[in-house]
Amino acid sequence: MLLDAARGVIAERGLHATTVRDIAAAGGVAVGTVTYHFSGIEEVLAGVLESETERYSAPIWMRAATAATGRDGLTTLIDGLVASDSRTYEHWKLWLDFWALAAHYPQYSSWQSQVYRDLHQLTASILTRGQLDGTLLVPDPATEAVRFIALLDGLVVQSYLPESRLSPGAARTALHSYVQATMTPLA
Amino acid sequence: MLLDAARGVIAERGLHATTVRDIAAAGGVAVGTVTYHFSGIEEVLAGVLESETERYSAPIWMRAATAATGRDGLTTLIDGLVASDSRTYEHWKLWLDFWALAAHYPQYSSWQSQVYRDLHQLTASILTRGQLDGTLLVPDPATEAVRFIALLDGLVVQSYLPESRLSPGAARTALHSYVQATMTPLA
Amino acid sequence: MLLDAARGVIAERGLHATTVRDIAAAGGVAVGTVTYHFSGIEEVLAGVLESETERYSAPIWMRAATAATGRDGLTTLIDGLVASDSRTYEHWKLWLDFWALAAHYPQYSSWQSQVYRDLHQLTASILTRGQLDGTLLVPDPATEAVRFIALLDGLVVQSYLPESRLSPGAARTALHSYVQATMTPLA
Amino acid sequence: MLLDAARGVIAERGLHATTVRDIAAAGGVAVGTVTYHFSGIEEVLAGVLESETERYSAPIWMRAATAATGRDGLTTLIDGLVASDSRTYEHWKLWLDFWALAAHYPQYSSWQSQVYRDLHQLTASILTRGQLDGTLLVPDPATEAVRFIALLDGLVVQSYLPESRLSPGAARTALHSYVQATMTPLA
DNA sequence: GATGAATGAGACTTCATTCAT
DNA sequence: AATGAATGAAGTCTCATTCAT
Repeated sequence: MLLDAARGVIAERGLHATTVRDIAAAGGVAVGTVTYHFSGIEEVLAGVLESETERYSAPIWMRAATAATGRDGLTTLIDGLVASDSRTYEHWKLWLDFWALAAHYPQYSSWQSQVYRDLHQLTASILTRGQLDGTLLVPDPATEAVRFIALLDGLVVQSYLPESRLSPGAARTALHSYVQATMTPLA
Repeated sequence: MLLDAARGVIAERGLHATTVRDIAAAGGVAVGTVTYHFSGIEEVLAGVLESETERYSAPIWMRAATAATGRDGLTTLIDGLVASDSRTYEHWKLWLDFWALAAHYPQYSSWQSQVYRDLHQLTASILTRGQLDGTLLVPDPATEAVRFIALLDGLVVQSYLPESRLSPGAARTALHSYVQATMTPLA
Repeated sequence: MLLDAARGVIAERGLHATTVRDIAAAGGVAVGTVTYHFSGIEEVLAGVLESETERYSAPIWMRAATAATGRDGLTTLIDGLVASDSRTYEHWKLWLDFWALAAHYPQYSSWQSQVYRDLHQLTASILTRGQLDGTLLVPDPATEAVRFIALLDGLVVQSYLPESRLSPGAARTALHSYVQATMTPLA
Repeated sequence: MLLDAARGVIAERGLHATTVRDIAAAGGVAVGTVTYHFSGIEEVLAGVLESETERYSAPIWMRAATAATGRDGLTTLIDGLVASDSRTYEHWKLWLDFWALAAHYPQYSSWQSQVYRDLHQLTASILTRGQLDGTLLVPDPATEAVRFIALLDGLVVQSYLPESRLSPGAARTALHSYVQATMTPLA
């Protein structure tokens, strides 16, 4: 699939350094083929983002939402989104480019707003489950959801870089210990 | 100064959409003047980042470090770094581009690592002061510093966008309430 | 063909004064078309030189090598390489630029070395034929080949200039008389 | 002297790759100083050529013209003009650039014509001396002068290149043996 | 549907030259 | 006399897009 090829190229060298030629080469097709299927490079990016959400993020959120307990859901989220494998590196490098883009172009920032609204809701519902099933102590799930997602994003920024001082593993530990320290119900 | 002009242009339209011509026009000089003073567009960006750190971030950190109490320091940091004025919007838009760049190019990521090492140390020392002067309750300042900076960055990602659902003001509130909820000493 | 157009332009105004724009204009194509087919202006020059060797020089050497006698071969060489037509002017103006280039850049000088090794061998074999068929008196063909080629090149330097004092016709005469004076077998 | 610096730079990297900045740097002066003393880069080149003729070539020709015999004069010429030292390499690299320039621009070719007219006369007078003092056998000095200079130039073309197959020493030998073979008086 | 040669706008960069100091 | 910051013209090259095959 061309979108897979495009995702790999963009993750590797960055959005602003990716050309139609690169994508065509990565997909093993001619230059004209790319512009035949996509109206422009903008559409390629939109397709990549959509595909990425659907194929990378959605399954993880699905697993988290259907975990046995709220606490298990959080664990699934942390271990899934902050994994150490190369696919996750690709995901976050792509996402960082997307953040930068959203800071400058309204069409991307409005989509980002929608994405984060969904993420906050999903997170809040997991936290609420934990509160209900007794595995988490979360008085205000909505506020905590924003806080948790922000913490995760903020750790990601420092973890998925070349030669980072903070590894994804350390980021996971930081998240788990945050959950342990602030959301553990009294015995 | 050319760097100021460059900063404004990059913040406005994004790094990948900024050309030497744009910078020259913003600075009111000829195109050749830009490349006379800077070896290339890479050097312009490096200069902008350095100047930004020195002229925007450093004063805020200085004020925070010299605040009356640790708690005041944190407040200064939050209100300074997550302000609602346009200068702060410029700052964070620039920074988001820099994050994206660092994800793909080692020379930027290594600089980012240094920057964050410094930020963590500064934050930890503020937290330690708070612990000592009794205005904060922070058993493990080093861990909390990483957590606090990550939370701040993660909120920033969602706040400084066009038409964001989460305003900088809301982000400040979230940070203050986080400090209140997790670091307030028992009376 | 673009190479033909390039050759004409370079011969007319000199290599260092020839731009991609000039070549494109001469070939009746867009500037981008030139850089689409050639990786850079260096490759254009390499192509021109190769094409020139193949299409201008090679046929003359072929005729000389297959002439009836060794003496006829030399005559063919002289009349062919030191002709008075405009195509030959183009050839030598191009070649002078190439000499100058070879003096400064190893990649061209090594090619020039190969070219001259071939020319020396071809000339020596023609001289040897003349010695064998009795039309030439050449005790040491290898030495005489270097001498003959040098004499030809040295005359060329002065002949193919604007308003030269020594015309190509005079250069031909000088070469024929040199052959007559130094290589004619005793009756 | 700026002209010396310019000569060195042009010889090293070629005329078409030499900039005013290079010359200024080589001379240890500011860019403006070069254009202050010379109206343009054309004038620099003219100055270099004039200086080169006066300071490098003229002394050799002077020595040759005042040698004990005509034969000694020729020897002096060969050993002087086809020397193996780096100064001679510089001279010929400069000269090759000049040849190429003369092929395209009348103002240089007319000067070249004058130079060669002088060289032919000087050579012819040396040959005539040899004929008169019995050290050379030259029935037609004018014709032989053109021939000799051409042979020298033709050998030079192949000798003063990076990694040439024909060293300056071999070129000298070729010239000496040519003189020996064709101009030695019968005992 | 797929191709890739051709395009032309525009990017970065170089550079000789000017001129106020 | 000497400087070097500033200029703008011109160079090479990149690249998304078009279109005939």
